[in-house]
Parts: sequence; structure tokens; C-alpha cells
Amino acid sequence: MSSTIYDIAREAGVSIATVSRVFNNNPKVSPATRDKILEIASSYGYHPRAQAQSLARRKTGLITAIVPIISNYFFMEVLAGMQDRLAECEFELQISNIKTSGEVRGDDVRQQVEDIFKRGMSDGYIVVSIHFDDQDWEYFKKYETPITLIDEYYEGFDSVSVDSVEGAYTATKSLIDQGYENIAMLCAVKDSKPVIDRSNGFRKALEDHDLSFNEDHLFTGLDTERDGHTELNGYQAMKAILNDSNSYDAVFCNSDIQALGALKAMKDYKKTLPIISFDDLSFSQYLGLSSMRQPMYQMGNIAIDKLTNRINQPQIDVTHTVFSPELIVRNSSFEDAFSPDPAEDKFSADKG
Amino acid sequence: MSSTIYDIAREAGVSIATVSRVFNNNPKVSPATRDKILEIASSYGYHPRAQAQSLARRKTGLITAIVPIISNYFFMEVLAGMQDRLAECEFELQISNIKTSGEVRGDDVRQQVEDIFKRGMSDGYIVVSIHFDDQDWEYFKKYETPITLIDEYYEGFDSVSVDSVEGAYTATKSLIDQGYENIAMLCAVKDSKPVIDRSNGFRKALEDHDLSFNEDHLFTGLDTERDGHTELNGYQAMKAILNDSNSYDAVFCNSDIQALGALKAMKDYKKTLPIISFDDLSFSQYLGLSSMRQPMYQMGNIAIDKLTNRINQPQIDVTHTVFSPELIVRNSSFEDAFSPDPAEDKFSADKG
DNA sequence: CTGAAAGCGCTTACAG
DNA sequence: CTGAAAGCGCTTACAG
Repeated sequence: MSSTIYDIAREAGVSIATVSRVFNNNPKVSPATRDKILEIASSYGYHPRAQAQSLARRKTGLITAIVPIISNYFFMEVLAGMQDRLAECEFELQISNIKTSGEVRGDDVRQQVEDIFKRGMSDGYIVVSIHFDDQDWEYFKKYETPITLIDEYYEGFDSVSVDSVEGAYTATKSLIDQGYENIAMLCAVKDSKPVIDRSNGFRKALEDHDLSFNEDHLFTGLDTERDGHTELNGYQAMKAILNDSNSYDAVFCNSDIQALGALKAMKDYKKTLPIISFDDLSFSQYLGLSSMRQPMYQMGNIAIDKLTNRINQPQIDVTHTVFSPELIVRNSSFEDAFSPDPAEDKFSADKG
Repeated sequence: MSSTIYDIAREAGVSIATVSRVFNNNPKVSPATRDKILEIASSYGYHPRAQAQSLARRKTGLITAIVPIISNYFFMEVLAGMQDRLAECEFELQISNIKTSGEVRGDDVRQQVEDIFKRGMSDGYIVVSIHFDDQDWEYFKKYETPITLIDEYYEGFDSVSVDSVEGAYTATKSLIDQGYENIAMLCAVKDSKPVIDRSNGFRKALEDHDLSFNEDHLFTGLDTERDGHTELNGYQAMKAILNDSNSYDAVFCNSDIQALGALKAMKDYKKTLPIISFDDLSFSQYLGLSSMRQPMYQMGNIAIDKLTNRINQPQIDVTHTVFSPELIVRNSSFEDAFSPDPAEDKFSADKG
């Protein structure tokens, strides 16, 4: 096994306390001994063992992000936002993935999350895109550990999220304002949290504009992988929309990743409907896909800020940040969705 | 602070050794005391602290994946492969991101990786898409810790990778076989490892078929984010290819993410060139993009297998798995790239 | 089946 | 500026 603080202390002819001080940047060590210790440590490849430090310090210097395996594109962009903020502070990020779909039941999900809290591996936790009812969140209070929620809301924990209902409303209203009256919604698995919110916003927009709504307006594909947030599901659902006897004239789509499949279905079946999607993933710009932008990067930033604040001051008031998603209009909003953009030079300059 | 093993032991009227045995599933505990302890533990929300266990056991039960921040789509799919394998064994995954581009120098990258090894937080490490010369890898041997390389080759460590040179050769040869004679390569940052390999394969294919090659055949965009593996870089590079006086008749593209930008550039400028890309990300199927498939999921599987084997048996021989990427032909291989596919029902059944 | 005790590798007042 | 010692929360032979 590799060397310990005792080996270094012995070799340097000092106590382990002094070695420890050097690695903790304690200024009260004479430069001479410091240099000597550093040199010896380096030759042994010695560095204080992380777990031993955690135990002695009673803090781990770790933040854990708890993320469903199914969250990929959304999480990737959130992750970037977390990383850039983390680079400026003393915490390291660890990511724990949990299963939330497939044969997994809700209780199971709660158990997985609880196990992570129990192990007490981190100083704080960021829980991303995991949805429980208030009672379950309340239950986790007993761990008395800092928790920040992303893409979820519970009054008892700091949170940062996007108003999905409003976003869906905005997207749908935009299509209505363009003159469409028979709009379908391309959903994922219908009892998943984002779909519930977004279909509620969709419904409300229709009703507010005296357009009838019923369950038939809601389409989804057979593929239930990742709760239906897949290209394949979007392809299947779009195919159903195009072939539906109730010929729709526009589509609000639950997610960009599904929209990708939907666009392909439109191509394959040679019918184009205006479509507005939800997420605004980085590649959507390159597909000419209109979408409701979620400020994912920024959400990652904010979550780290909230969590580190709470770790440092456990008693401060809980705060909630709720973004209103912004509509980014691109070609897919229109019937000529597949005609090329005018070849401006915007892409040479615009890194968005 | 939350409760410790002492609290539970006191409450149950037993020694801490017995409590410990219960949580370690030691069969030599009477059912009665076991039940009692479990009940008390549950009411306290008690669970052995991970760091304390690691210290006492002299192993952490953790595997760390070391990943450049810039690796996203590729890593996401590798990650899925790791997770599914990990679910079957006793290790947990932790992910450490390091900076490899921007103002970061090679020494810096080495230092970041070394710091992770030094902290000794995990029982083994999977290093993904990080490239050093043999000397640097050899240097890491001194940590005597299990290491598996993904997307990199060094004889001293277990590894799983794809033959990029061969893949580029295959892609280029395919275009040549289709009759194209003036082929451009759409590169990312030219001194990055994948680009070096792929441009070598590209060059070799041209030369083997008596087509001239020079540096002018290599294009890249101005955007150097993620070493140029961005949609924007692909857009910029494709624009340059289309406008080049040496009018090219086909393109081999360094990565799918860049191809996305390239496809948009072709649309915007209303010129279509056959294009074959590299990666075969999950969405490429929906873009009709031909690509050299890297078996990313499988690479994740294999890396976990190799690493856990080595953790359990440190002395076994080093093994290397090198995949030959497979050409997946789709519409983009042809000049009519943007015509829709025949609308087969394949997408209803094919989850690939 | 259970307990006393040593040990894992550190940090951090406290005393000097 | 430095050391002796207690403590962090566990596990695991060893002895019974």
C-alpha cells in the first residue's frame, strides 16, 4: 500500500501534526521544514487520503448530484453550469445515477435516493429532475443535510426550476396566434411530471382561446424508454399525428429529443406541420427547431450557489428560483420548415 | 449531527461490534438482536458513514471515471454502458471532470489527473478520452492503483478503444469507391488526438487510391470550444469547404456533432455534398447521417469488467480491446442527402 | 452469538 | 514554530 502521513513524518524527522499542517497550508510552519516535507512527500507520491481527511474534519468537501439515468441532454447542460461554478470553490462534484423508469416503482426511487443521503458521503446534494410528493420530500428533512432541487419544486428545500405549465402555454399560444386552430401535442409517457405540466399548459392555452381540448389531442409513441423522451418515441407519435383522421395543423412537442424524431417522420411522410418544442438543446439551433428555452446552464450555476450557501449557513431562508422559458422562434414554427435559412453569417459569430 | 454506531449500540444494549455486524450482513447475529438493531437504526435514520467504512476496510467501494469536461455525447453513451454493468456489482461510480482545453496546458492536465490518483478516493479509475504520451502513463504506475483506459492506448494499462485510423480509412475509401475523387476532411482542432488519427486514416486512403493529399484538404472552423467538436465548428468548416475554389465532391467529417453543423451549412448554402461522419451518436439515425459507429455503450461495459477484474486480481495480465468502427450507411452518403427516406415502418420496431 | 480492543489515516485544539 | 494526544466513525481478528 502507499505511504501514510507517518512514513513522511518519520522520514522528515517531524511529527505527523507538522506534516498535516503543511498539507493544510497552515502558515505556522517554517519554510525549511515545509520544503523538506514537500520534497519527501513528492518523492513518495504522498497525499493525504481523502476519506481519512473527511472523517477527521467531519466534512467531505464533496457535493453529490443525484440524477436519473434517463436524464441525459438536459442534465449535460446543467452539469456544465455546475462545473463552471464548482471550479471557483472548494467542493468537488460527484454524480450518483439512479434508476427511475422501467420496472422501478416510486418507492424504489425514494429508497435509492434515501440510501444516498444515509451514506452521508457528501456535504450537500443537488437532486435533478426527480419528482416526489411533498410528503416524501418532507421525510428527507430528517437527514438534516443541505439539499437543492433542480427541475422540481418543494417549499422546504432550495430549488431552481422552469415553469413548464407557462412554457407550454406560451408555445401553444404562439401557434394559435399564428392562426392554427387544430393543434396536437406530442407527449412522452403521460404520467411523467414534465408531461403532466406541459399538457396542462397546452390545455389551458387551447381553452383560453375557445379551442376545444380533449385527450385525443395528446399523442405519444410506443417507446417508453427514458419515459418516452427519445427520438423514436417522437417519430412514432408524429407518425400517428400525421395519419390521424382529425387532421391537425400544428404541433406542440414535449421535448427537443422527441422533436428530432418528429422532424424525421415529417420528412419521411412528406408532410410538414409547424412545430414548437421544449428545451432548446444546443443542437436545436442547427435543426431550425423552434423551442421553449430552459436556461439549463444557468440553472446549474444557481443550484451550486444555493447549495454552497446553505452548507456554509444552514439556517438561512429557503429560496426558490423559477424561470419562465423563452420562446426561440426558428424555421420549424412555419409550414415551410425545411426550406433553408437565409445563409447569413450569423453562425460565424454567434456561439449561442 | 446525525447518529453514530455508538448511539445505536447504546440504545440496543449491545456493543458497536454487533451493530457493525448487522450492517455487514454477518450471519452470526441472532435474529432477535438483528431485528432490534435494524428497528432502532431505522428510527434514527442511521446508516454506517461511507468514509468511516472506507477507512476501516481499507477499500472504498468506489470507481472514479476521469473525464474531460469537453467530452459530452461520446461520454454519455459510454456512461450508460458503465452504469448498466455497475448495477450488477458492488461498486459505485463517481465522475471527476477535468479541464483539457482552453488555457490549460498538457502539464496541467497531467497534474489534475495525478491529483485525483493521489487523493486515493477510489479503488480504481477509468480514464476516458484523455491522451498522454507513454512516459506520462508510465509515471502513473507508481500509484499502484487499478486503471483502465477508454479511447486511448497504452500498453501498461488495460484499455478499450476504437481504431480511429482504420475508421477514417474505411469512411474515406467508401467515398472513393462511390466514385468521388476530390474529398475534403472536416476536422476539429488539428493537434487533438482523434483528429490526428482520423486525418492519418483519411490521408492513407487517398494515397492508397492514387489520389493526391495535402494539408489543404483539411478544414476546420474558428470555434475551438471542446477542441472544435461543436456544431458551430462544423458549420464554419463546411462553409469553407463549399466556398473553396478547389471544388470538393465529398466530405469525411471528424465527428457527428460537427456534421450537424455541416448539414445545416449545406442547407443554408443550398449545396449538398455526400458526407460520412464519425461516432454514430444516437440521434444520427434521425438525421440520415452516415457515420462510423463506435460501440460506445459496449466500451463502457468492457471498461467496467476490466477494471473490476483488476481490482479483484491485481496481478492478471493487461488486456487491450480495439474495435474496428463499422460504417453505417444512410442518406448523407449520397448527393440526394436531403430527400426523405422511404417511409418504412422500421422506426416502429427498430429501437437502435 | 457477542464484546473488548486495536487500528484505519487523518485533523486540531492545547500546551509549550 | 512544533509535538503529544484525543478523536473522527467505523471494521475485524481474537477471545470467549
